[in-house]
Amino acid sequence: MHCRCCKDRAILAKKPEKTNKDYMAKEVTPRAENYSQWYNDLIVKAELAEQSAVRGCMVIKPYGYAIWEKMQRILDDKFKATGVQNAYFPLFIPKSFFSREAEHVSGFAKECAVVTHHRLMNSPDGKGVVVDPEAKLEEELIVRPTSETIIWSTYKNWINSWRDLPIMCNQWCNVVRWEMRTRLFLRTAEFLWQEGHTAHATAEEAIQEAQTMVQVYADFARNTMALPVIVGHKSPGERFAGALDTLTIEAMMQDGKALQAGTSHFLGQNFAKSFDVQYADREGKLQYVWATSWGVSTRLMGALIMAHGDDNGLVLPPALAPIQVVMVPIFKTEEEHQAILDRMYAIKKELEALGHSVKVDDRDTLRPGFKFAEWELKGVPVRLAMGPRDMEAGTVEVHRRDTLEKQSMSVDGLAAHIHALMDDIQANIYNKALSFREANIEKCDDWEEFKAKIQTGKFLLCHWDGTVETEQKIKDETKATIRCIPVDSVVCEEEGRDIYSGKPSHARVVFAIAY
RNA sequence: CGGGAUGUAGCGCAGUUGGUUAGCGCACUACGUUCGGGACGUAGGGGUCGUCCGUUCGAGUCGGAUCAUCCCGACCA
Repeated sequence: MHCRCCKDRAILAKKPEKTNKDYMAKEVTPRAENYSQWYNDLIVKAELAEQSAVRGCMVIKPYGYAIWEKMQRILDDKFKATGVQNAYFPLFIPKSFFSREAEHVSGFAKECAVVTHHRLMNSPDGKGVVVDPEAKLEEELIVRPTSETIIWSTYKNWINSWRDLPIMCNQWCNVVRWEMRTRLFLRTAEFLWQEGHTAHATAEEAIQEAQTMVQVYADFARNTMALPVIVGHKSPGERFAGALDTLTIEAMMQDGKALQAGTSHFLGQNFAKSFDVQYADREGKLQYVWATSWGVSTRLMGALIMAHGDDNGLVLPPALAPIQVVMVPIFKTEEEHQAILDRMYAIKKELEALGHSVKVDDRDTLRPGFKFAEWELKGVPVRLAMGPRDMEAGTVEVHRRDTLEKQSMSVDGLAAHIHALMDDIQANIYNKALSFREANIEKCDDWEEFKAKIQTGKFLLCHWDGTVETEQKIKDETKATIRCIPVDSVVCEEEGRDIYSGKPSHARVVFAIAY
């Protein structure tokens, strides 16, 4: 798909025909007519990531990785505050481990990368290398698609007594799922994530842990990513393979589709029984432990892009922006440049003292207009521009990325103003996403209306009879799935009749087309 | 694995019924003029036309095979 008239695949806003005065805050929603292309284009142009030579895999570039690192750091602190510790388990899992938990197998045993040999040799025909047929493994190793099995086989050795519980470990790692169709950040063959795995003495404690973690995710999404999410339970049909209950945070993207941004599972005793993990309780009786697992991935990067980006590029909430303030000097001569830079470095120091990350764009090979466009593309929340006129007047031009508004203001008191502006931008980005969601979520009680509306990118709150059959039929007919049975944000417990089957229902659930 | 499409410079693309030395835009290099919203001029560098086989006096162009990639399904955070 490319545009024949402009010979360019780019769909992000082009250099405007007329510049300067025509530039102003404008309607900033991604081009709905080709959201996917907008998304891919943005990722490449903002230098977040690119397709790798390996099919379905992704290269995360330094700028994109800096955002991911910031996410990691903030999440990691939250985990540790709940008593979780970090650990690391092997990449390779013996094939037999997968045979132990029946449901888990059916959910995960497919689409995995398998290691069958352990050595290469020079090709007999002298061209390159081939797999040494002599080096076949006794038992194949699976590249982890998730680590439940290897972790539970390890926990068995760690747990003997009630005194050993709870065990709460998290690992930051990569996992591999050999997906047929991939999309940058949203679904790649290999992705980065964190997975927490906990073992508890009682079901209540494990259920509590699963709830605590989904709230950690919700808090992170809302307050750090500025992403309004709905917390809820997955329907049995959408649950994680092997879980008794799956809690999720669901976000709405700007095309109205849903994105599952994080999950927390109550695994019951399934894994404990499969891997024979028992402890002696206070009476000395052997009991199986209760388990949870929870994770978020680089998919959060996709959510960030799709929820906030606009036609000018990425929009980063200040809490996640690797660069929060960029300063662009406008100059003609080298003396001017130096004088402006001196003043900018002074401001930079002030802002850094307030805890902000600041970049002075002192490249003398690029024109200011190019830099403006580039930093907007990269989503830097605030831009300060300063030229000869400002030098004379003691002012600076302050531009905010979320609204594209700019205003001239005095250098005096600038740092304090920027400091406050950060919170303002963070809140504004959240509120904008929230009002978008509110504008695109509604109750629906008519099946024909459902079929029409669900395709236009809406979250529909509908009654559901609680059966897998109905859920599946709706999915087959419309591609829509139950995103969650909400526990906050949009809870509506009321009597009604199932949208499809007409059977009685006690509460509405969230239906949407999902990524 | 089913259905559709595409492989020509780092990227995006032209290339007519087969015909001489394969082009264009962006990017890149050098110099100059510019610099308050994606600059412009001049001069340069860069290609076994995915691969193999065939048809032909002659193949980027026609035929076959093969490999790879992308899109639509099945699978999925």
